[in-house]
Amino acid sequence: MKKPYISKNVIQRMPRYLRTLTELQKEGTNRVSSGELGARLGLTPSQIRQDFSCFGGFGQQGYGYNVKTLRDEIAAILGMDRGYQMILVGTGKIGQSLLENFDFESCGFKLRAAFDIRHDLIGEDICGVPVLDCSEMEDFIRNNGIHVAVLSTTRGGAQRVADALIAGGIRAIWNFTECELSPGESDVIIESIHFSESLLRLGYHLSNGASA
Amino acid sequence: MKKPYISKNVIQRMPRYLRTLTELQKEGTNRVSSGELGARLGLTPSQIRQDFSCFGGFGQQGYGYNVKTLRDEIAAILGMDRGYQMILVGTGKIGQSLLENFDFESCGFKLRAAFDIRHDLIGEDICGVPVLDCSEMEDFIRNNGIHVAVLSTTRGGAQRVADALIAGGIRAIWNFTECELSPGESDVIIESIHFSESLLRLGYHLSNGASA
DNA sequence: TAGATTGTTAATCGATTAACAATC
DNA sequence: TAGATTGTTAATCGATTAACAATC
Repeated sequence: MKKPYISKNVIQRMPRYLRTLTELQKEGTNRVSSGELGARLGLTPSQIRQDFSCFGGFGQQGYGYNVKTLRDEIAAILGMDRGYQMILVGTGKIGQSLLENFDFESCGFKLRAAFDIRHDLIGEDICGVPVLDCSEMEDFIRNNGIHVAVLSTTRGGAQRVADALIAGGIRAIWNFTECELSPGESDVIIESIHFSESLLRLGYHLSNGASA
Repeated sequence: MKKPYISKNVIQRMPRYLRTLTELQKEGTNRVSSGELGARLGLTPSQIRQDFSCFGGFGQQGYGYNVKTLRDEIAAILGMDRGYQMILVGTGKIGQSLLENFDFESCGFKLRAAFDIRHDLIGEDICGVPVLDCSEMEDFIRNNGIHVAVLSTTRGGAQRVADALIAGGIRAIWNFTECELSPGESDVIIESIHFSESLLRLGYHLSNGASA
């Protein structure tokens, strides 16, 4: 009911606001102004007020923003309070790294199971997450109301796995493969982390920077 | 000599152009128009021509673009032909995953060594890359003309390691830690991959999407 | 109350799209 | 030549910044 279209740039900034507010909260700060927040993030106070007003505005004139309230509002906008259920597909190095190091909980996601085709891993637990056989994947999604799949398989069958996830009724894919996944006819949400694009941008800045 | 300021959005799109052109090349296509390229990438032909004209324009009227020529030009813009030298710091799961799966070569980077503090790994080779002791890091950067460091340590000492890298004279850091690194007084280039920001964006789309 | 700071409207700036002459 | 498609200029659109009345 609150969507008069939010621009990509605003959405891009929301997680950064969240991070900063979480920091402020840890530091014990109760109150923050758009000016202070802007200084921390390298943004103008105007932009910050504009961004927040997209969602209705969370501040108080003459005072600023209550750190906790603002953080909670942004967390809600990002869906962190919805308890989204996740699975992870592909327990290679990158998958294991996520299982061991990434704090899904603090993003509000619940990782329920991992899937692989390698029989030596199936049946094991990695950091409390059971590794199951890929053949059970579609049923697991359906039976457990899974919303999101982390796709961390090797390049090879990425689209094929994605198709199976979509067939199982997944609503979003967090894609760590270098493949450009296609949603096909579905309206699945695909959020990709493309390592090579990031590295090539770095290369651009290195080649064309101030001292280049 | 070719920098009348290129916008962030254009730089963001360059690696995607490269990827598509590489695909076209593999498919054996010699020629492509801005219209065809646009259709593949979901961009308007106008935008593509504008983007390329930032760098001088690489096409030919009535014909379009030669796939190989265009790809090579973009590769050069992204610095892929410069043979940038790299090290990787932190050979945990994410570091190992990069060593084993990421194709540094195809991005034009040369990975020379990895560093860790864990003595059981030091002296080993991972995929042909020697693992050295962190204490040798600064000297190694200086003695081998290293341009870029992949930072894949655990959260804890990330900024401290970054400071050491900067002290050693590194020119760019590819940051995989969740930390917001500070360049301090240096003009080091920092390109970060923040997993949680990506996942939270996914959460936003899931909570506010069409069917939400 | 006086001071501070919001939310919002208006102004500016930049990026995308459209149009078209140039030309292969 | 006629058709196609570029590079570029102009028009539009959207995002950021500035300004300010509202108000805590």
